[in-house]
Amino acid sequence: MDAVPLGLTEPLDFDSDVPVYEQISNRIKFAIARQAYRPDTRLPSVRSLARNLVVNPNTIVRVYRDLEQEELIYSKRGVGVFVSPQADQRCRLDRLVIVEEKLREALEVARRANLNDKELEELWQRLRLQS
Amino acid sequence: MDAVPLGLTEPLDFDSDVPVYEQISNRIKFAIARQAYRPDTRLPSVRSLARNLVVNPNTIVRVYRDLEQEELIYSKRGVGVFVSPQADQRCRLDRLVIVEEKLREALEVARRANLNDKELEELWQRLRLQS
DNA sequence: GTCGCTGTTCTATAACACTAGAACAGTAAC
DNA sequence: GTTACTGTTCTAGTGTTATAGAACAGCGAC
Repeated sequence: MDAVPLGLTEPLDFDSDVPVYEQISNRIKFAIARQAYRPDTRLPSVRSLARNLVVNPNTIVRVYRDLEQEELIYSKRGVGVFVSPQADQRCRLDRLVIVEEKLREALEVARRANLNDKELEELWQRLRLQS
Repeated sequence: MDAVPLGLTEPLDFDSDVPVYEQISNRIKFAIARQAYRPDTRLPSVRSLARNLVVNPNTIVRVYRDLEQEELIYSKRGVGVFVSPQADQRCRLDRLVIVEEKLREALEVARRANLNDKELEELWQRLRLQS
């Protein structure tokens, strides 16, 4: 029984510079933020999520360990891992920080590339409409 | 004599997920694009650029090797490395592709984060005004 | 020729991300 | 008890990025 819902299992980008464990971590935070997983409900097991993402279980272990260190989840050996109380609020904050960081990086590159305001705004609007 | 001008020597971001050699490579492309280095003029030597960027010479070797493979530069042993003819045109194209790629990544994360149009646009405008 | 610069090519080392596989331990259902 | 899941911990190996250091070869000025 491993129906892992809600966009957690879309294929990862293994060619990305962003480490796989970070992509997974972000997805879980985003899922908690939109309350796809409510406080005190179970997240997918280490092995089932690893299977669904076609990733080594150890990678999921690392993700869950990190999230537990941030106190966003807690785990019960033999039972599963669960969303912490108030995790949703903190994930909603994290969510903005994560997107902001990516946008900052893009803007920094644009600045270095010497794009002027008009070029940048045109590019932005074009890409926005595509997605 | 190693006055390397024109933003090639600003400190790198060693904490970035983007590899150092890629950051350097992009900077050189941007510099060529804005004709800070004209076709058939010399780029900084391997060792001087390495010194200025506080990076191992082998890292610069890799950057120059990659750029030469793209035929954006050519090297003369014992003399230096030089900008290829028409490299500036191709770098101006590359420049847009590089920025577009970063913006796409940011938009993809924003989509996953479930940001709505209003939140995204507000964030964008806020960050734009900061820089 | 020497000297001092150029690019080029090695090997070795280390850190990090990720895989592979095994083993151990706790829980729940039967 | 057994079975089948849970999380946890460990060792080993791979590929990539980057550093460190040495050596070789070409060019130009003296």
